[in-house]
Amino acid sequence: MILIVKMPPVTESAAIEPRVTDRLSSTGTRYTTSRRLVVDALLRASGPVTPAELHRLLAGAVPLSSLYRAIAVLEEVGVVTRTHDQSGVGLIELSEWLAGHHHHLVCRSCGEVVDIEIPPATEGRMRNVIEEIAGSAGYEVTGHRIDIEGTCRSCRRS
Amino acid sequence: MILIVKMPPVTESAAIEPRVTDRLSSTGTRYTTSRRLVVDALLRASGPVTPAELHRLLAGAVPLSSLYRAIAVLEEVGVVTRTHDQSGVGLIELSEWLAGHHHHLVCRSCGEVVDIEIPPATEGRMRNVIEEIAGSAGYEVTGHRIDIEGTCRSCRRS
DNA sequence: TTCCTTGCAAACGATTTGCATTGGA
DNA sequence: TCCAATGCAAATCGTTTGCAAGGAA
Repeated sequence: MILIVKMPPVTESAAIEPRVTDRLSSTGTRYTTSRRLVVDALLRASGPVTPAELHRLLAGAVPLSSLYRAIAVLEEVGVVTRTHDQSGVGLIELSEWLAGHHHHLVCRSCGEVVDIEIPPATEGRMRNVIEEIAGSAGYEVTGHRIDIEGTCRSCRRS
Repeated sequence: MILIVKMPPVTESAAIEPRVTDRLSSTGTRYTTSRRLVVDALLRASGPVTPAELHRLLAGAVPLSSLYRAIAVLEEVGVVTRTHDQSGVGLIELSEWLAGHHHHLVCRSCGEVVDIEIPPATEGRMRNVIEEIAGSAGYEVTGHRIDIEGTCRSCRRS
């Protein structure tokens, strides 16, 4: 049996392009070919990807150093977000305002990361608790990340 | 006014030492001076620390390369856990079975990471939801991490 | 033209490792 | 004693950067 992983609302390329263009132009940077390729690839991915994977996904069309620069610019203007995998390697994904609020399912064995959503009701309760705890620690909350760690089906089989 | 950050149950050194010793000896490794120093320093910390900070905390008593090796061994036997800060640098902390289940408050501005606890009731609800979502994605859950991102008081001031 | 962007190669910084030496059970 | 652990220096690897060439407004 095949189970479908609940995915974040996938905004299609056509819909996000103008939003990214706006964001870039408002900061005096251009939506160049390589940057567009990065955004398109991330839109197709089912979770965050490393710069190396991105390089491979783009069939080497963009050299690694340029890829890193494209990512840096996109991150600076808030289009993409960078996290890190278990070994500290960078993981790139579209920011929440483009990809929607979601969390990650991480396989401790193979390192695979999959996007997931948590029911709004639970999210809401979490947000309240988070706000309260962080507030009492003197923090102003800007967001939260939940990583569910486990073993994926294929790793469990072997 | 001073607010107290809710801390995870701090098990004192005397109580965890034997547990660490057990864990190490059961794997044929020794509880050496440098490893003991690392564990003691982590016990005193209010959150995860980088190898470099650990090096400084120990006043250089343990060279960085040896520190990395001590951390690697302690991680292998499950005594410490390694995560990463915003820039990908390693963050070391005692594992949950020693430090207690907790989460992190991360300042996006200065990078400070503070341990926090979430009310058991909320944790319980979260765990149920997590179990269900991960399960339907074919994952066997082994744990979860919540990072609350925000701005700490002193960063907000400046 | 005038900047911004790109590509290559070199530089960086955190982490790891080879090897000879030291130290703990 | 004897093998694991250590310390130093050199090697790795992901990531960043200097600089000259290319490209869009």
